[in-house]
Amino acid sequence: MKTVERHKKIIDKINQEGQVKSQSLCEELDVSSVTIRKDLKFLEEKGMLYRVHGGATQTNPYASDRHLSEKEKYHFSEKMLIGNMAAKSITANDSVLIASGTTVLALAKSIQPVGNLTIITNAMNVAMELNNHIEIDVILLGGYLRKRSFSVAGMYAENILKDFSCTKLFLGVDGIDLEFGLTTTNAMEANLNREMIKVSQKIIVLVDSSKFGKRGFSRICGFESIDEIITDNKISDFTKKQLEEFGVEVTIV
Amino acid sequence: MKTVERHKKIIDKINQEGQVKSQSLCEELDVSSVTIRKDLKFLEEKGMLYRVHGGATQTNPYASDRHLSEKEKYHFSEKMLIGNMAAKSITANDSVLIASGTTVLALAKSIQPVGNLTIITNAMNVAMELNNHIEIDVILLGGYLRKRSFSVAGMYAENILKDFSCTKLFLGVDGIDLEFGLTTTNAMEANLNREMIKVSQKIIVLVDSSKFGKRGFSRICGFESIDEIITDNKISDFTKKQLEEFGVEVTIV
DNA sequence: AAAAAAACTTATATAAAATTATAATTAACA
DNA sequence: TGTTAATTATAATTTTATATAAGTTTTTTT
Repeated sequence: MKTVERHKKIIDKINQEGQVKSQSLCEELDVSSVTIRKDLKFLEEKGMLYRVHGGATQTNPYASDRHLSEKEKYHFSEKMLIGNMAAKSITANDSVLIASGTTVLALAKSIQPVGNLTIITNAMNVAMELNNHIEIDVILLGGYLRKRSFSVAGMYAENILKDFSCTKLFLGVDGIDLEFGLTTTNAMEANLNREMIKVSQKIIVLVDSSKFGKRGFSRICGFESIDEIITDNKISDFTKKQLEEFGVEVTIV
Repeated sequence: MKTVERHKKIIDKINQEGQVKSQSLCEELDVSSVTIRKDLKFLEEKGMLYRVHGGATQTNPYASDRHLSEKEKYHFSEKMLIGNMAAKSITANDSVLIASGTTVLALAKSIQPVGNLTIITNAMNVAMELNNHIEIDVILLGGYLRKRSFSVAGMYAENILKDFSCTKLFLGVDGIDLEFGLTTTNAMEANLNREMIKVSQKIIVLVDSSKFGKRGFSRICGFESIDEIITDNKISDFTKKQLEEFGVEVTIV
């Protein structure tokens, strides 16, 4: 029984954290490294994970979605903390809008629904996560699929959005600059994000500190349009003060 | 009656605890290990448990795909064969509509794009598969997410659909009955399927032979609306002839 | 670019578990 | 009651699981 249980634990961990290290598995499961590697090899053959030097990852690091999985790995723990904090702010009977991006995906993974909840999203991977919770009603926006971000954008998504009004919008961005505002890499995405802002009461931006000072290709909005930023503790005091002067609530995890 | 009782006890325990050890079964039921293993082998063949080294588990511990549902595992090889055959019929510059279901998911997994290809689908898991192919333009229909089928249905999906015209529709069904026609378990889904039929030139139904003679809750259409059925070789000669008399091309894999 | 460190692979040994063949026991039934 | 078929146990064999150790490859450091 030991083997199967160990395999289960490995899979659990990789599903939870996105990746595992051989070393830490050895310690946690109290077996030799050879055994762990054999386990990983076996599970890879079953298609349950991908081996990489030093351990294994949940998603194929060399598939065409490479950008996102690498993106996802980057600042992973910060994103999880931010996602967790954001998840806490969701209350019963909220109708929540979740945009696409790696940080909001972390939010989707952290959501533990309390009572009824309706969530609208343009991100397929977010919807996939939410599919696990029977208590959450999910509305998936439609339209052209953007491969890199696993999300849709375009007029079809915007049209559907027009029929809804949401209590909260969780927005992820690619860049956040004190002068230029919030940006993303894609114009269609930026446009959709603006529509999302229009139909939402409270706008909460989830962004890890590495994005500060960066500018993506396409501007979404300025700071006057948003209500709160949740970020990690590597943000500078100066930036925090500036944001607060813009009237934005800053939550640090 | 001893044997049957022992089997019952084993099943009880595995349902209660999720797994059993051969060793402890030997002690608790006071029989030799050979007997327990024979029991487990028998019960595995009946599909009541999965054997693993050291005992048995209730659910397959290595469901190869994280999102591979129990439904999908059923008649897996037939579905893959059907999906493969369907994939071959897709040619360059096709605009393809793919409905939801486990059999069409097998199609999505088999697609090897030749030239440009546009695919519209209401199934998130199909879109997820197609996301791996950079050459395929994917349009994901939007709307209410149906958790069990990983797909959307409803007016938003239907509205988007109205803007398109497709060369082929690949349709999966839950039941196919010579008198009653094609059926699915959900009324919204059936409605969407009818809209899909309207905007498509050639309707190809993918269905494994186990679905013949079954009726789902909601009728999609009769045989006059479809052009081809791809199924496996367990279909009866009688059924095949009947279908051909209805004017449906029958392809057997 | 070389050296060092970390991670990986392979081979071998050992113990636990599974299988197989055969024998013993039990149940069924004419 | 005696014969047959089914069930279970015993013992020998094979397979599986894991650790150790030696040798490779990859990554990091210098």
